[in-house]
Amino acid sequence: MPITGRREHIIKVAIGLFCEHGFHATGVDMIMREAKVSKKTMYNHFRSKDELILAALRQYDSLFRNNFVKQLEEIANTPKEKLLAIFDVCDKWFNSQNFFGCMFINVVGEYSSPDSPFRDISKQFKSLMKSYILNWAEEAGADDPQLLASEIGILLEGAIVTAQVSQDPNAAKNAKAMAEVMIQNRIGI
Amino acid sequence: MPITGRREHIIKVAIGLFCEHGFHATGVDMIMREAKVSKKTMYNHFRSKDELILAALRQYDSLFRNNFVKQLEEIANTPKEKLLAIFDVCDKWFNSQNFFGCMFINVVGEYSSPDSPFRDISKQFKSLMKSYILNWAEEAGADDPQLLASEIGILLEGAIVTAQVSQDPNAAKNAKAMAEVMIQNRIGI
DNA sequence: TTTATACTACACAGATCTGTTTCCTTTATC
DNA sequence: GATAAAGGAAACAGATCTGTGTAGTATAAA
Repeated sequence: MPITGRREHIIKVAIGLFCEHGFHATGVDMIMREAKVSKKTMYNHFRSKDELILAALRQYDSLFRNNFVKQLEEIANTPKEKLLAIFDVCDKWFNSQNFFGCMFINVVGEYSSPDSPFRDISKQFKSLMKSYILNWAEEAGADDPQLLASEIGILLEGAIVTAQVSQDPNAAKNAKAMAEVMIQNRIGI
Repeated sequence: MPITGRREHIIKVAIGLFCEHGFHATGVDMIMREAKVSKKTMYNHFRSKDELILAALRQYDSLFRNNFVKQLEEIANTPKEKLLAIFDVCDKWFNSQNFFGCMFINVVGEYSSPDSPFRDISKQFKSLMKSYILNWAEEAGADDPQLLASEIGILLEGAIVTAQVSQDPNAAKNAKAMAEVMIQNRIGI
């Protein structure tokens, strides 16, 4: 194994395990075993498990957003199309082999303390996702872009959780149908 | 302390702690200390922590649903009003002191294994909530009650998570506004 | 080839977790 | 009041958790 990129590798493995098993249930030994690195290396790169969680959340934050927007740009051209394509990208995500819901929703369920940095990162992630939506809502000519963005944000969260908990295969499709109605209703009345 | 009702008391305390700190982070000692019972009593009533989690989920399941429907019936009369009042009840819930999101969403984040009983209970809870919504959608004369029920279910999940993670005080209000549009759109076109 | 750095493997400390057991006390019922 | 069941306090076992330390090995650059 090459000596460079070990840090990234550990983070990548940690993300997978945190998503699948949660944060408390995923022990350092488990990450270390799965990443095939020694404990010494782990603690050489990360001062503590909490710091690794932080790094994993930060990495996943930018990774997910970049990938999400990239996929979206590939299938949608106009702002209105992009708002709807959100749910097509979601559909693919929900049906992927390793779908365990949204890491940021899950982490808040385990760390609800108002001064937890994990909570802050999650809130910030959601805020960034909403800022993308807001831009498209503005470009699409929504009467109240903030409102439409908030609404589509709610639909997005709702679809994720419905797919995760109820395992409803129509979650993304149904959310998209609602988004269509809302866009129709919120633009140029 | 009276000797009867101890089991219920332990469950009640456990629910609060599981909601606030999650399931793995809430130790048996913590529950025992908070409930002011000895470990002996705890393990006399529950064979294991997992069994206590099960009991807590089951108790919360019926408790939450009954309370939710009761509050809803108090402020709404017609089926259509009930569908909308869901989000008024949510608004109160989100602004209550001890709001840590939905226990069933949170537990799935920690136990994602497909054969986990916690997962089953959560799925079942969501299914029961949706069946209430379905009834009201039918009574309200929706063209496709199943579809409308699924949609309102998504709005409900979305509002919960948005209130929990983004801490958006308008989550319930925005979801309600969407529900109004959808009901208008799905009934008697 | 030497040298510094990062790695592996593994033992270990100390805390915490679930669950058991012991001894004694309280409570409910007859 | 006697008796049986249930509870309290606390020690304990055994597993697991985070994090450290040691000794030896591979890697990269001089």
